[in-house]
Amino acid sequence: MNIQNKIEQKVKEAISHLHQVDLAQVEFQPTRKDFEGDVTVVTFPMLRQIKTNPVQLGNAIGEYLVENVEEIVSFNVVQGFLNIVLSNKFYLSSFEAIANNSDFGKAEVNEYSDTIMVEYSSPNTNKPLHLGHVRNNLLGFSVAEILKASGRRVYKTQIINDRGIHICKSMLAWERWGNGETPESTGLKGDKLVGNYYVKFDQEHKKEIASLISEGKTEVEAKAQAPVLVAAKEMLIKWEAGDEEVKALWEKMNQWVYDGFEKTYKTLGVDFDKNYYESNTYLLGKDVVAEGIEKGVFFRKDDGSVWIDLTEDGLDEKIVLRSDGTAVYMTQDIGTAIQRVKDFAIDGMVYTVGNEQDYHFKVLFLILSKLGYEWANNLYHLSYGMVDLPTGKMKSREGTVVDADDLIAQMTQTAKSISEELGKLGEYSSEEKEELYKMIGLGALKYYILKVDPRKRILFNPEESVDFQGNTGPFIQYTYARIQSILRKANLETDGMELPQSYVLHEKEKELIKQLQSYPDTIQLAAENHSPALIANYTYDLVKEFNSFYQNVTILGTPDEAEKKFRVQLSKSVGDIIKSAFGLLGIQVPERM
RNA sequence: GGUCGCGUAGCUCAGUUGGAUAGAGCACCUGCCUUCUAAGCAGGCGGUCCCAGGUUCGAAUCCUGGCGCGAUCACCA
Repeated sequence: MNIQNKIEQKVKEAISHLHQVDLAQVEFQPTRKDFEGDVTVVTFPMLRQIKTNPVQLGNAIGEYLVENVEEIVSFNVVQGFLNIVLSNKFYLSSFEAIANNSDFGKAEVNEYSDTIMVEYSSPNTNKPLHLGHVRNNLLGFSVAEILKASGRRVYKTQIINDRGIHICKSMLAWERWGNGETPESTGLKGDKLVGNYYVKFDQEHKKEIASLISEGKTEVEAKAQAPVLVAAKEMLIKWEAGDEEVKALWEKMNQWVYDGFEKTYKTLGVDFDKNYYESNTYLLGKDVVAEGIEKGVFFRKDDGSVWIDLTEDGLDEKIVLRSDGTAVYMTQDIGTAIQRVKDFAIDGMVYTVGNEQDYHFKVLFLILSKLGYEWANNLYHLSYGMVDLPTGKMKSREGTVVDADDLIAQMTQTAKSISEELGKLGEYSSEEKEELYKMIGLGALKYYILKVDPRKRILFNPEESVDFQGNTGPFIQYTYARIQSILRKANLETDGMELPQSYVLHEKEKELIKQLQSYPDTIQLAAENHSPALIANYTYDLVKEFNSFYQNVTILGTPDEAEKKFRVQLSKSVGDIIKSAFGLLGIQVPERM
């Protein structure tokens, strides 16, 4: 039983003893730094049931607790706050348990664990990944790791949007103006090559629009009638009809893109257990719509289109099947969700998709629930804010994007120049150095993005570089490296504690142990809230606390061997938790830097 | 216009069952490297928690109404 539960029980006992009142619950909070104590019981709420003044009540409870709870050594009362001081012995044994558990903080998966599928990334195949995708990937990957650590079974997936007019545009442009270029012939990454033709298409399209307008057409007419667009649409129709030539081109160019994505995913350090392809799933869901009509969930309009009426739920009518019988996005998503539950026996799903699709997912979940699927209650839209530039939205067609690969390279370069300036890596080979620069650059980028609440919009200014000091990834990595340096120098066995029970903990040591203790709760909270930001902030607090300890308390310099060993063990545990927590964020930590 | 999200220091952000004097980083200013890695530590400066009401012993947090920013409301995805 954890200490808070124990105290809660004893407080209830005290109140029932002293005032013959049963408390429903006891309110706790960590004691603020400006007061003496470790945990605080807030007694204000009790005054509703007990007519007395808060100071008297606090004192009475405090005395009872000191008498009856061995871990409590003293207390003080400030108004309605009962500040409780816990014994050193309690902290030491608590720390011992932490130090001896290599998986501290993580809940185990067992037969009762839920299985959750996390969908993220889900790119279109007509252009390379940009900063917006980076946020999506980092969030999705991290939330999957956090869910695992919280005791769920997790499958990671992405649905690749490999069909449609967008890829036909790239295909058409390549066919017309590509001169047979390939990734091999140009040395370009495949996704970049295909993306270039998407831009090329847009340029040609714009030229044609301009000339049509000069011939007297309206803008709307010009856009729709421009010959390149008409040709791209024809290509899509051929694709849907299974035209072999078009399919072959489609397969070839998609493969280039996949090879390119694979490289980016690898550098980003994200992965998937299963890929779904829209070319396989875009017809799914139609039969479900038919069933839904029978159940009365959907209705058919005179023109043959099928709708759902959500006005009673405060939403609008939404189409689920076109009048020509073809599937819309919603149809596919209904079908795909059901397919996934069949494939993996999952209990729930997390969709990592930008907040521009909030409405879509609200409707999707509502529909699945109306269709009677129980797991519909376990669907979660991990909705995140857009990443905007100072100049506005990123647009691939217009080339105003921060390319993922370029950004990573740039971050790595910054890490390199800072490292070289500091010059602490004497004995590292150049390969080791390059690895490290990448680790730090990525650490800075990932932390920068993940420390922000997912719902919030991020304004990214490429002119101002991402920081490497203060509340940043590299600062935390640096602290980890410092700890490893101590461990190397200490060269001690870290098993078993030799500290006498009478040892009085330094204030900083105590704060560190407290911070370590809250790791398991932090993981659970982060999982419930689908928020890597909570892990990032936790880690930062831990690291700040450690650096303060490090610079105010001597670790290896202390003459007392038992004390030295304890401090080394404490440092090691902090390092382990940093590594574990950063693992949940998908950030690696270095031995030196 | 309807719906949803956001609004906290000059800037970027914490602040999650409503609790004590609202916290960090960056920037700016002071100190600290012959001693465990100064990508650090110790301190200073900096606040109309968007505004106005309400609920409460107590509100940045909950409710109502405004204001501002963003998203969305397609037989697009």
